[in-house]
Amino acid sequence: MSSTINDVAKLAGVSRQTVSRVINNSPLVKLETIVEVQKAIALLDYHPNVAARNLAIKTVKTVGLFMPFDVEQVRQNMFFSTISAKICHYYAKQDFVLQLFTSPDERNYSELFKKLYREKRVGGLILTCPSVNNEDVMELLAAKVPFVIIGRPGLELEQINYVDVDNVKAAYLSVQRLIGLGHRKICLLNAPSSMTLAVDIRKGAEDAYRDAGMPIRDLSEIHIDLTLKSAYEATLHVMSWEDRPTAFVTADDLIVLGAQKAMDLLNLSIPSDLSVISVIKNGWADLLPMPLTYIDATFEDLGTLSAEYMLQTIFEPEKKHVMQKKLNPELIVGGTCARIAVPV
Amino acid sequence: MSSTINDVAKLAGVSRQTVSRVINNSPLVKLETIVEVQKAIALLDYHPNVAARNLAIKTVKTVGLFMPFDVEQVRQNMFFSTISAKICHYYAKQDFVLQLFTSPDERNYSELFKKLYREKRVGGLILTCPSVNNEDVMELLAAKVPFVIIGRPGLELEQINYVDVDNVKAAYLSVQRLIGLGHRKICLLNAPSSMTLAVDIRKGAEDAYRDAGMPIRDLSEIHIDLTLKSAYEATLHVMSWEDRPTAFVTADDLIVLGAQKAMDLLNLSIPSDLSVISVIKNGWADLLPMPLTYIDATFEDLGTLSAEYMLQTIFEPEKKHVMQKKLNPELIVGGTCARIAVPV
DNA sequence: TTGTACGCGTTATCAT
DNA sequence: ATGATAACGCGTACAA
Repeated sequence: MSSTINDVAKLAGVSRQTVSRVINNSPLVKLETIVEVQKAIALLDYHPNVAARNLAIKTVKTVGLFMPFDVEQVRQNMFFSTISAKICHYYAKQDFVLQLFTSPDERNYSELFKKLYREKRVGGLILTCPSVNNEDVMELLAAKVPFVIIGRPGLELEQINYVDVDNVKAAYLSVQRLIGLGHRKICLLNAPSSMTLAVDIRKGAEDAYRDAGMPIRDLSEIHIDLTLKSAYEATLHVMSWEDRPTAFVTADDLIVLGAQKAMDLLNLSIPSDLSVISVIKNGWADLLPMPLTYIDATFEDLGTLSAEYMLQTIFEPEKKHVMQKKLNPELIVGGTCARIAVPV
Repeated sequence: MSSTINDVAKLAGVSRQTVSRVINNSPLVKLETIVEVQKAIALLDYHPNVAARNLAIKTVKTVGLFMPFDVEQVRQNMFFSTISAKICHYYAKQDFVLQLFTSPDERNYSELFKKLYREKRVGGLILTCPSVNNEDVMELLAAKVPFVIIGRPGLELEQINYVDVDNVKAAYLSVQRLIGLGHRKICLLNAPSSMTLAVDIRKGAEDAYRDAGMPIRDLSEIHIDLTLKSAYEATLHVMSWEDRPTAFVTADDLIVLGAQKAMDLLNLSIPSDLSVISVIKNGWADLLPMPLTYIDATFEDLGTLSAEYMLQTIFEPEKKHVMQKKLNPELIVGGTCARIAVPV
């Protein structure tokens, strides 16, 4: 049986309240008693019971991270581990703890989340975007469950805290760059249309076309799974068009790999026959024969920032300031883009 | 303020003990009262406070997963996410919860683990191998902290519960295969020598040589970081040897990618100029132009099995049966190996 | 089948 | 600066 605060109190010859004060660094304890108590604590190898503490203070220093990914999606694994590790690191310093939830087959997410919060298992939840639809979000708001979303939520409400990469801007920068290099026919190898990412990329690309005074019809788009195979096949398909594009904007660097593989087969090459910019870089780019031109906005920041927002939400339920941030993306010029002769 | 068991009892017109019984599915409650109580529960949106419950039953249905990886090591990200997702899925069904710990800068691991257990934050710990040295393990045993190790621990004691892939056998199978194909000079592109993985691969390879009656000196070995770059450079180096090997056994399929890149540069090709077998497959192999010949032993199983062992350890502290398992690896023949002419 | 009384280990309140 | 007493919300004997 492990020792309790009473044992320590007895051994130190003080009341258990005093021991509690020492544990919680209360300033109003005499130095001698502190020493005495700490001696007893060390001697008994005493550790405060968190369940009892939580019960008494009616709070938990625990945050739940929900990621609905199934294990197969290799691409998302990078996202998964990067985010969770970052949050974990952040919370380690704050004496908070991260709980992981990934059940992909759960039906009613908001019920689950409300349950976790009401049971006082978690003080709040960090949700990755694909896991929550608009109804869930509304329910969580109504139930006053503290939560932060990673990724852009479907609805744009001021009460919704989220962190995301500004993918509209990312796509804008990409297309702008390509236009600047003389490209006219650009194809988006975009994510599945169900993802807000895809919507954002589309929007940014169109904006860039518009601002450049170019016709939107020159901007083509294909939605594909974010897998090597899909990218490979899509590239073969697109490059067979009569009026084929001279540049790709991809939703992921894994797609670039697939495209490159297809280009190899076609005896074409990047960047001389096709320029490519990726809106997200996940680490696959290292496998390319040349440095990738891409938009930089690291997942790490999403993790840390969401962790911060979470604590703020927990500590100040009646928040005064908006906690919504789209991380600013930046173009990193590699070697996958080339200037193209502008037809006169 | 959220409702308590007392509120439910009052509303349902029963004692709170009865409510407790209903919550815990006790068989000795009249059906009517069950219905009545559940109505009250639903009405009040009542959720039992886990802190109070934990305090009362003096247990936690929580398992800690410790992975000391820093975020940069892309290769380990696959491991990380696969394992944690699998454990999470498994525990979701058991009403257990997974807590994540990854602090890479922590000094005294065993102190941390003991603390987590003593504070009753976790009921037990799943540790990934690089995180624990022998002293830590001994301390945990002494402190009776329930734990399971993923990966082979340094010491082989019966009280240590662990799950691992039988990497000795994996390497044995690989080398045996290559020898069967006529290869004599084989080089291990092995993991850093500090990893037990590297030791195991070496051992398995030597065993295979010995069993085939071949001289160990024909077996060469290079320890490299498990990165693309290291693999690339190591391959260039090895292939420049006068007496260069005709086959590689690699610790990871990422290494195969690096090797392939190097072979491209040298205008050599796999498998005609070099046969390759990988002892671990992580998902990189999809990027190869041909199917990989590799040893199959999936991480998923490690996750699930460790989760199982953990529960057994928690529920039966005085365990009777040994919980040590090395998953049986299997050779999957792809297209990265070729028969070689045996010099007469 | 249901209710009563008490304990779990800690913090908070109010004295002293 | 310290201590007594009462919560905190739930489970478990034991009694009815």
